[in-house]
Amino acid sequence: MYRFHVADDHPLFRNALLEVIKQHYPESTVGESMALDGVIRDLEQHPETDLLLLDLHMPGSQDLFGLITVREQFPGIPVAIISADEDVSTISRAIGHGASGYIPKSCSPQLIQQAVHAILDGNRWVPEAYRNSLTPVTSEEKDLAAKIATLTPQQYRVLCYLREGWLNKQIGFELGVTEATIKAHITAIFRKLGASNRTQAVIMLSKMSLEETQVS
Amino acid sequence: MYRFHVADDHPLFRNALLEVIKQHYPESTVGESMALDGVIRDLEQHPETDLLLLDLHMPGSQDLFGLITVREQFPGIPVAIISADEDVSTISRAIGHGASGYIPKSCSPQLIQQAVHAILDGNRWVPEAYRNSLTPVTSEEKDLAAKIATLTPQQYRVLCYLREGWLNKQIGFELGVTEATIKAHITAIFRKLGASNRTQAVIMLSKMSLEETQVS
DNA sequence: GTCTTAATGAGACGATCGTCTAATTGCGAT
DNA sequence: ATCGCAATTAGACGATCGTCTCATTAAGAC
Repeated sequence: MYRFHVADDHPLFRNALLEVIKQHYPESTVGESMALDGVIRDLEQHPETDLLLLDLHMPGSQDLFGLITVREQFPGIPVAIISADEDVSTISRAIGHGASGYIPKSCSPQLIQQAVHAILDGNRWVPEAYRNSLTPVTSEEKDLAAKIATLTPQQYRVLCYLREGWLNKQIGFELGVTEATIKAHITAIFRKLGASNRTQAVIMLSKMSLEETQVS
Repeated sequence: MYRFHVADDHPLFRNALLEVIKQHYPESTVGESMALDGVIRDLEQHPETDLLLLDLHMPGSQDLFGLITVREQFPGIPVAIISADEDVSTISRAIGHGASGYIPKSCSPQLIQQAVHAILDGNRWVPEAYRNSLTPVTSEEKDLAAKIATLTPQQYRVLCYLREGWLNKQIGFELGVTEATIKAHITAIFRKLGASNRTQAVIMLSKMSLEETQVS
């Protein structure tokens, strides 16, 4: 009756998640993927998906970037973040960026099932221990997230390589297009983000990473 | 009888620290500064300094970079980190990079005095609550710290602006030298860090920031 | 006094960057 | 069918980058 999508680049854990789902929702259908591109493609073909279980760290989706783009393109599909990270700040920010739940990988199958059930019911779910300690995300961060959300899929892909310090020529080769195309995307990205060169873009984005928010 | 140096760009807090010291060590002498350059200059003139109280965040010394350079240039002088940050990871890493103590700004004057006394006695001091939960710093981080430690003072200064996304021309203007000189420094910095361009250097250094260490 | 190193700077060189103009293709929406 | 938009590419242009060679100055070490 339900449709799920499980996105995790760790096969072992992905299968474990599938087990939990199949056991409690035997008639459900489940899409799988191990990179963000696959998630997007599957959700486009199945907009009726009831829940996306998304790993925080997978190809094309470091930190909160994957969550942000998915939420932008499919605002109607609930997203439960799956991650080994368990600190308050990461959980708070995932929720702050629109996740319907946050399930640490350390959770028992029973607990995972409870979480999935709660989210399918339209509730939000985070581990008991964090329920009263979530903090709101900063306005600069929301701002940056909004800018990232305006990027087109291909621009987002280029941005990922940019963040890794790749040259335009290398990115073009990797994506199978010419350097001229990458340049065009890069110019568009800088305009949207408000950066004047790649170094500043990288610096902006590094503040979006899952680091402790600094207090002077 | 003792000599201290207090480095904090917040005048109010710097004075409060001075008060504590003057009260408990009336005959001591104390140097002050509000930027890393001042610290270096003062310590060069007073190598007999018994304790440096160093704020984590001040001009020319974001994150752990100031601690690293001071420890490299003056390995004999104990350093107590003063900071508003209170998470385990930051404290662990400060200690891991050679700090003799970590004093949160939330500490009472009494506690600060205790910490100072303990460190002057040759002990290490961190708040009670963290005493059993410190974690070692990663080897990559030690590696990077070692590379940063080989930078000359001027190269380090250039690196600070590099990290902010400045152009060579701008850095030269700021430091009062020509762009050619900055280029020379930049080339030397890249060689020492093992980076092939400024973007990669920034990426390397952003991993040195005080963020949560990611677990996949 | 010699040697080393940090710091400075010029000039030249090729690579890379970022912008601009202009054009083509294809897809989805009105 | 037309409009807008994403994606693609080329060509040209000036700015910036990073390296290299060469040279000078000043400070510290032995």
